[in-house]
Amino acid sequence: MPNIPEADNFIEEFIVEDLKNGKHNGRIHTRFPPEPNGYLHIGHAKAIVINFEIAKKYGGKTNLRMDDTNPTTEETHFVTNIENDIRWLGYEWEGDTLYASDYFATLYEYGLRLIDKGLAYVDDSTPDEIEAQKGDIGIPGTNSPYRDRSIEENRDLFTRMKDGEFPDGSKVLRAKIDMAHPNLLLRDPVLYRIKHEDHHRTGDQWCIYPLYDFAHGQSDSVEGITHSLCSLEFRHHRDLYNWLIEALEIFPSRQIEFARMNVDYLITSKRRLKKLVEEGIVSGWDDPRMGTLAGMRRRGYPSLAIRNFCMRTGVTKRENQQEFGFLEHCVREVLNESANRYMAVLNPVKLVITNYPEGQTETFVTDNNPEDESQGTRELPFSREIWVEREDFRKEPQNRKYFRLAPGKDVRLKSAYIIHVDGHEEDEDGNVTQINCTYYPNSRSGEDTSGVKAKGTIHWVSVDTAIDVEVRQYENLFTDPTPMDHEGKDFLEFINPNSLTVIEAKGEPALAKAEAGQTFQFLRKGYFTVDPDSTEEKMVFNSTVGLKSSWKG
RNA sequence: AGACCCAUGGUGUAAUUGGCAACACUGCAGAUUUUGGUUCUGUCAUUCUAGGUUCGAGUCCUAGUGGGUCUACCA
Repeated sequence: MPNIPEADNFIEEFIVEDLKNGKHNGRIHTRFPPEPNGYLHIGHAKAIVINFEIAKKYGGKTNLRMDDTNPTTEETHFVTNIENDIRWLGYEWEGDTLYASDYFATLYEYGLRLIDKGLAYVDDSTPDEIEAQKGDIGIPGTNSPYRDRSIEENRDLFTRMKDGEFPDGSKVLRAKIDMAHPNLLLRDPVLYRIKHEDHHRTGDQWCIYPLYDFAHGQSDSVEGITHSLCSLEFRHHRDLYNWLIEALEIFPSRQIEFARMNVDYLITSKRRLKKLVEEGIVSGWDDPRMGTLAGMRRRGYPSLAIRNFCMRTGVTKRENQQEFGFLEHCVREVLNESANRYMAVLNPVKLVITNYPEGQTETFVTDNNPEDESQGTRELPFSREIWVEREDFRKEPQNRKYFRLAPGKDVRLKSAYIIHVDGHEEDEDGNVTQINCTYYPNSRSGEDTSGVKAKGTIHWVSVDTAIDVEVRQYENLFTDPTPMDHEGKDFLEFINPNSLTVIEAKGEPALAKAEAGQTFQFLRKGYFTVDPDSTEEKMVFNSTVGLKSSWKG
């Protein structure tokens, strides 16, 4: 067993140990087991990254298995979306997509096997009765009156359950363990229930369906999963997971639990995500404000950034709350390298260069990305009238450290000339309607002989060639970083009413050719991604993440 | 009430398994910059508490404190 990579976390320590002991002949096999009843979110991304990265690191494989044992909630279209999201994240699973439902026949046989060993029985108790029999935390439960049925009777009944002789809820198959067990999950857990309902894959072939505890671990075994990684809340299930491995005498997969990842301002509860969609609070599962992979993709988050984020936040057994700023940092880090810089004016005000001849135009050449020369250059049309950012002008400079437009100031227009502010015009309400400047003809970008020193540089767009673009600006969906952590308050009470602002902006003409999904840095403003809602007539951009700013004006 | 899990800066993760508490993000201060971006530099901790073992404890032991999980015919 040469060169076992060094462990970076406690799960990898277990794996290294197993590898050193020659367990499973050095084979490593993990799996990602989503239930196809919703969309994947940032929390799933963490689980995906852990499972795939660990397997990759130790030369193993990772399966994708749909945990589809509940026919009432699961749908095929979720399967496709899950597959798309995982591929987008950058992972390819081993072989075909697998389904727990493919193992229904095996699972049924396992049920019989348990019965034959006297380790399971058919119970006619009602759900309420079963709950009552459970006892309570610290209080032992009581045996079901049907607990001691004979093996023959159990076999007969279980077979007839499968054959559809009994109505929903009338009978269940239960493991026969210990009604006084300190772990409530081991107090004769229900293994199979009757549901006369069509399944998205098996149709009406079955009317009994296994529960999680009698499907998940067994699927792991069938697939030869060596390390079954899941989140902390399944810790108590591990006892049952192991009990069933021994009782069934099947391949001993090993369950290891890690702490799920929570991120400020992001919801990772399928139920609540669904509520946001159904109540129309967001436009859909892929709304850019959602913590779903589909939403983050539409928002413009690169999958590399999400992967980096998931890996850097580590793997432990500790409750953790990640700062949203760290996710944004990971996004900026990738985009800084990859996004080309274009100019767009989000809140435009007209600036007239009074000594620039009317009707004259010229073009400047500018770098597409100073971080990546291979991205080349492009041309910027320039003229006497340009749009500049309203925030970049002050009627009076606030202080010595203010470097942008204000009366008497010299400011560089990015990749163009240095201009001098002469004055401005305003309406009755004092709103600036136009800024008047003169330019220094010998200050042309790259061949500046003017000797004028401009401390500030601003972005701009020529009025005659500018295109109108729609920009959707986002803030966090919630006003509180942990909207679910307030007792007695519904998370919807923390919805941020300003989470979406739609504005009309002016963009440089080259932006018209952008394609959906493409991300740009709008110089000095932030990163923006072309939304699929864009049309030939109107480009639509989503604000992905802003630029950091050390300006404390 | 019982069982199990966890505890290191504002946040998250490390610490060669007993040897000077490190890294990233954030914050603050500064340098560079035709993006107030990027880049670079500096700076921010009685390791939950109290005892104990030891030459030496974040690490081991004991007790306490705090947080989390578990009583679905959901996964």
